[in-house]
Amino acid sequence: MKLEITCTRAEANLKQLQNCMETLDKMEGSFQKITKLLSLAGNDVRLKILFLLNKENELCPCDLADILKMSVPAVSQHIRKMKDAAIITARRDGQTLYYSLNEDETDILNNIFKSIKLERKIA
Amino acid sequence: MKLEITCTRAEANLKQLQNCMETLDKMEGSFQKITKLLSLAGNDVRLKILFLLNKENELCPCDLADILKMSVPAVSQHIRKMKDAAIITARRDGQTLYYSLNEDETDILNNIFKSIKLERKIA
DNA sequence: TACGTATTTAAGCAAATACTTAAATATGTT
DNA sequence: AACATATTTAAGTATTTGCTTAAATACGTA
Repeated sequence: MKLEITCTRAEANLKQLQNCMETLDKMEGSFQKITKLLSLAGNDVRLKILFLLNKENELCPCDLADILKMSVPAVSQHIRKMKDAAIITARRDGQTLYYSLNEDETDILNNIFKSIKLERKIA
Repeated sequence: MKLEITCTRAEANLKQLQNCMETLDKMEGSFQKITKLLSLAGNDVRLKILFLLNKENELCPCDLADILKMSVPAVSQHIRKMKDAAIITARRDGQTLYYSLNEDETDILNNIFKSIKLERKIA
């Protein structure tokens, strides 16, 4: 790995920079995965959907549209992104699709939910 | 709070929907704050910057540009967003600005960093 | 089969994002 | 003061995002 240094100040620590680059390089995969999750959760509508699914266990797009006061297609398109990222999964009952959180993905999310509730208490 | 129901299926639980709406309403402030944090962290470059600041304690824009192989203005603009959101703060030493994580904001972030490292171990 | 409901998908568009390059600030050195 | 370095800011642009409306699927029922 070749360092292209633009920082010429005396204190610049090349070893440190090199070490950081190597660390990031090794962790590239983890960053991609976590960035994806956070970028999905980092949207007001989607964070609320995730929070609601955690709270109610499962909900259909129609319910979510009512609760969030949004159009069904708008909700559906948010759902699609999270389904594509395997954060949520669907169960069909007749015409209705019930969505719920994918258990594999709830570690970070649970911490986020905790923080939301904690924030509420503080505020 | 008036319910506008689009969901007409028999199983729809009005009490449940109403309850969800009220909960979201009460927590609006918390959602805004957490969404802001997550939307900032939900970007590959910014998540890496946050991770590096956590790892190295403080770094200057120039170092970050070298490590991330990006232009200095590009890094600076990411920094600005996080500074505006009070996630990071600056300390000046001569011409150099050293940025570090704002301690008030590290709860969720620390969990995220933990998850990144955990992900690395699993992968 | 025809119709109604639940949901998704597609097309179009306005707003937000993230970069680039160039110019402006701030600080330090000669 | 003149110049160099570190950083920010501004302007321009291509891409992405998140909605809207309309059309397509999927399932259930008369």
